[in-house]
Amino acid sequence: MTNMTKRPTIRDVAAEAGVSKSLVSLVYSSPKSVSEKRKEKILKAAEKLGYAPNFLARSLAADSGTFIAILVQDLHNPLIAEVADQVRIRLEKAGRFYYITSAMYRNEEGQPFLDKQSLKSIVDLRPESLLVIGSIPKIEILESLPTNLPIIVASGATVGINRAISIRTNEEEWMELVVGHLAELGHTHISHIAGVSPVVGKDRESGYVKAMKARGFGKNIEVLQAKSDDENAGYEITKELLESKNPPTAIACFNDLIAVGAQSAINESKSDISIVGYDNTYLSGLSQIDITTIDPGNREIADISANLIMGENIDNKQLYLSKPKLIIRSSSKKLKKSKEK
Amino acid sequence: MTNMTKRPTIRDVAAEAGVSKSLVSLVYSSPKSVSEKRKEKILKAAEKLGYAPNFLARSLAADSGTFIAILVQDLHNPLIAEVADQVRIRLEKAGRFYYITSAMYRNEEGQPFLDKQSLKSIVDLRPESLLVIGSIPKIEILESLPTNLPIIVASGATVGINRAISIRTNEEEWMELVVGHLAELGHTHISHIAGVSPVVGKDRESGYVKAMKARGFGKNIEVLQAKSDDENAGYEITKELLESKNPPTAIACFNDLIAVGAQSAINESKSDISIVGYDNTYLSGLSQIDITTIDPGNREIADISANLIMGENIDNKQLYLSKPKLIIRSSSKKLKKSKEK
DNA sequence: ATTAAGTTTTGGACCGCTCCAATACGCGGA
DNA sequence: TCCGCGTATTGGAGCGGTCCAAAACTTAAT
Repeated sequence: MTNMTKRPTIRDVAAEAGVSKSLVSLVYSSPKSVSEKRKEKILKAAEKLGYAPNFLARSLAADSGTFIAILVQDLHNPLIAEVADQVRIRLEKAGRFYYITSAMYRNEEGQPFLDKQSLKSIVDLRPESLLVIGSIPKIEILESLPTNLPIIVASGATVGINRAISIRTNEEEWMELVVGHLAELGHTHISHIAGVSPVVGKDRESGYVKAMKARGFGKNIEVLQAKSDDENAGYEITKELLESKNPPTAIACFNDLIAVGAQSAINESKSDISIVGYDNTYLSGLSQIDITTIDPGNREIADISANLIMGENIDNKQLYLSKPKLIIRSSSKKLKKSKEK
Repeated sequence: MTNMTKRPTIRDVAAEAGVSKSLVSLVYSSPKSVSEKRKEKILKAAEKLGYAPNFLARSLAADSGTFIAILVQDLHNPLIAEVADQVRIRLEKAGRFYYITSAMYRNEEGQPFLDKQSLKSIVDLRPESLLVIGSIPKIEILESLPTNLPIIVASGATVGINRAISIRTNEEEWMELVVGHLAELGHTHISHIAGVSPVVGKDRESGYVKAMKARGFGKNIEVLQAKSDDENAGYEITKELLESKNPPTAIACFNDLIAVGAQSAINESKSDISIVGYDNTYLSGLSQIDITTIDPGNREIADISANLIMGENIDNKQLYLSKPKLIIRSSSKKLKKSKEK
């Protein structure tokens, strides 16, 4: 009696169009092999009934759905949102409308964490491919995913796993830019606050070390380990650093969030230390903050990711590196001549 | 020859345990009706084979899955992430591990937007219930979802749709707090920058008007409409406001992001206008920003949301209101006696 | 007109699970 | 020992698709 809202199925459409269900299925999967006449009839029937293929059934039967899974690393880090938006815009332009986003969350201690269950849940859905945005803890877990699932990692580390294709900035070039910039301003005592992402972290760190040595600042190399990749951790470690006997005149931070925390600590102590962030998130661009940073080329990263998702591994590479760009703001300033040797 | 990674199915487990597949199914859906003896045997077999139920098949067969869909409104607004984290922590404590997150994105103009396709995609998956975090544009779209899908809206507006249960702050109380606080500091000329979320916006606006009138500031009522809910829009509208003939001495902003933009504009113009934000996101708490704001009680909102999701509509209400709390920071300051009448 | 070789279309098995009606089992009472 | 009844278990149909081998239809060549 009530307005039965049951969705029409492929069989309903077939009946309406007077063909077999298989043909209807074909219209949606490989339309070119269906005659114009029937195709038209079927499409009209589908339209009339308001038919749309059922995601679920399709995935189950085909052992692979027609959508993309996006796993975003940290909802708190604006970088992630920015890359996610860009990728999505590109996919949509290419006519790919279906994706499911899954997100890592933070636990009670405020640490981002990936629970296997929810990764499994999304993989259970049999996406065409999995796009991971940002570095996820325990990246090895990706290795255990079904082997026919292409994995693409944007803006994250993939060292330790072989099957993923990754797109990120050239980390070494990054540090070269940062240290170079600070050196130009007269700094020689530059410390580095590392994040917890073990792998990207290592790359950035080695880039830092190399850049420092190249300029003869080797004796000033100092790497501080933040407890997490966010502003609180940045604040705390900087606090400690400032209380040490010989604080640096400049700090290269793992990312913008850490840089923001470092800036807080520096402001509080009224010291005059330069800082540089990483990621060029909107945060670093706020006038209240205005931190010099590196633009990792999110648009380029997003472009390549989108292409890879659509199956176009143009250069057939396993690793794509984008070109980082220095964005100079007021947080990096000329070193005042003083007792500093 | 290769390590066949095919996942074990319910039938494999049944064979291993020497029972029927139906019984295995029962163990997972209503374990109490299975004898201890068999249950144990089955669980052991499942363990041995590494079996986990297939999401997809379950949803398809049962016409409703065993997971929760979370739609997050704006990846850029820290509030959303904060509420999402809290809800998730609670669900997990209650043993609910399965959820799929879907996210709204921003389009090329940077406006958050919800595309029907991806909402449909996630609903196609037949979640048990849908949790929406934040206000989504075109909320009416929710009305068109399958009627048996419970919809819960946390921290967002639901005016205009009947089927959703919503949890948010008491908006009127909110404005009473803000205007009251500013009045205590001596302000009488307080403007309001409204956001674009049409409904929450209206509520906040009317609260503002009421609070202003209650104090006899009626003639000073002024509502500015920001072009979007973020810092850029806040910056622009404030810029305009500052150039007007008679700028206010204080501004109550729709949310923290807008307040951050307003603060930029104010700093730039070197004027001394107080501002108050809303949401108590980590942004407002950064020492570089330090904006007085309202804490909407995210924990409480998350608690209630989690309960509702788990089917416990304790008070059987359609609308739950949390108690807003004023967080005083340096952005709201005593009015300097001057020409201001 | 007949046959060969495509090209379209079709029926049915199947994907992994749920659900339900039917069957088997277990146990106390006559 | 047999019956009855509540509880535990099972087989099979079905969810809405895909996919494949076979059937039906075309078209061209002999």
